[in-house]
Amino acid sequence: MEADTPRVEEYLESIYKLQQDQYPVSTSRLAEHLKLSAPSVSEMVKKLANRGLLSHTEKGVCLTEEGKSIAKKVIRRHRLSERLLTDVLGYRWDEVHDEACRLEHAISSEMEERISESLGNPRTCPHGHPIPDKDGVLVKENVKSLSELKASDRGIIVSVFEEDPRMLKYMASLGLIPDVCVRVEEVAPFGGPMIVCVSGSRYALGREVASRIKVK
Amino acid sequence: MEADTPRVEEYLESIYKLQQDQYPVSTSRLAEHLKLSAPSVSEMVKKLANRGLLSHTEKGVCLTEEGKSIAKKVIRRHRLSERLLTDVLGYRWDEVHDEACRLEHAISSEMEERISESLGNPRTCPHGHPIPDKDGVLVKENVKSLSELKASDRGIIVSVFEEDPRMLKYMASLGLIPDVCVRVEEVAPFGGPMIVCVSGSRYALGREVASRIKVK
DNA sequence: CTTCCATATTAGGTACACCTAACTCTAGGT
DNA sequence: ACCTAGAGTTAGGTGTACCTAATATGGAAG
Repeated sequence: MEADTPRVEEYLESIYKLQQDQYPVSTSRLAEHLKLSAPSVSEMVKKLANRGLLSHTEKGVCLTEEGKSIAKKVIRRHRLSERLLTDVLGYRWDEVHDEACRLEHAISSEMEERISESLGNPRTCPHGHPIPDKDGVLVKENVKSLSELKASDRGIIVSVFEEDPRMLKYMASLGLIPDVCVRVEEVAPFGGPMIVCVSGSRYALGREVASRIKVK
Repeated sequence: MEADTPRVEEYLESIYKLQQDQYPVSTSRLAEHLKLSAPSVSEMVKKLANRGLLSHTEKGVCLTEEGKSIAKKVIRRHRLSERLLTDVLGYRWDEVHDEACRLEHAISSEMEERISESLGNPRTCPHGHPIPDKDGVLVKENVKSLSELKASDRGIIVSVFEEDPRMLKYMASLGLIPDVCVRVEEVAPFGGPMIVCVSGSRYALGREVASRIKVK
């Protein structure tokens, strides 16, 4: 079960992430996320099903226990890598995603454990997402989207879901970072922007962006 | 010139290492080092020559300036990874080689610089080999093999050339580590073993092993 | 009930890096 | 001079993961 190719790991990781939003994951969404053509994904999914890593029904793909377990291992390595990059190498949290995407496939179980220990077994990545423990146990995030809040609601930002580096940089520049308080000042109707207040400053935020920010 | 595939990087790195011993590197030695068949290497060498990374004559292959430059970058990343593993994550120096072999292909220029800075720009890897600087300048090692010493000669171990983890572990267990003093007590004739003294203890060393240890 | 659109798959093909088996070439030994 | 060993290449073939173009399928809207 140990030691898979980067490609296999990438597929499983993407499926795991996507299935949070949409349970059986459609192959088209998967293709979009992986930036591959639909037939390529269709074919690969068949292979992964043969290896017992996922099941494929008409509604979409679902990871098996083994598939989930590998996916969580990769996510653990990704998030630990991010912590290493910020805590040891001085990266900012909006700079670490791409680097971690490569590192997650190059790290052994041994190194994974050593990173975790060296950093005091951190429970979250720099974006606030929980790090699965070494047995694959992953604390569920009990949070909602910033976009679900109404005017005058307050929240503490817990995590930021985003992979596009420019978007992350933008969020960071607004101070939309984990552990910070936000207050919603105004919510424009018809999906219009919301005005939020972060540490004294006001910002207009598109709902798309706000839905990517999780609060508690 | 930046951003090559792991395979290309592995070929260039192997050629760079081998050319220290044997100048134009024969494709058979390269195949042996990479653990690939001779025809596979022959074919790949042709492709690398087309990309201008090496030249291929009857005598063997020679890296071009560009090929050398990439090879040194990979070696820099390998050795910096090794230092990160020992200095930050607490690995022993005989445990880091394989891990670094994977990391060296996953590290960006940015991360390379950050590792170097965070560790105070180390000049050598944990095995004592010099780390090329960021412009690819590599200090030449002015050393000789332990096996060249005669009875009653002394030396300071500077570096250990070896990739086999069992051999590295064996050397480490004898205390044959960089910065340690050795004294040759006796040299058996006809390529027989040599008896060396390391911090008070005596060990019999095969000449093969001794030739892998560099002293000053 | 049929048309149409989105989603998904099949068919057929490419690039890449590897393999074994067979051939060539060159240098040494007798 | 010839035969042979070693090194290296050519020929032919495999597996993997990708692609585009064409085809099938399954709901919602007319």
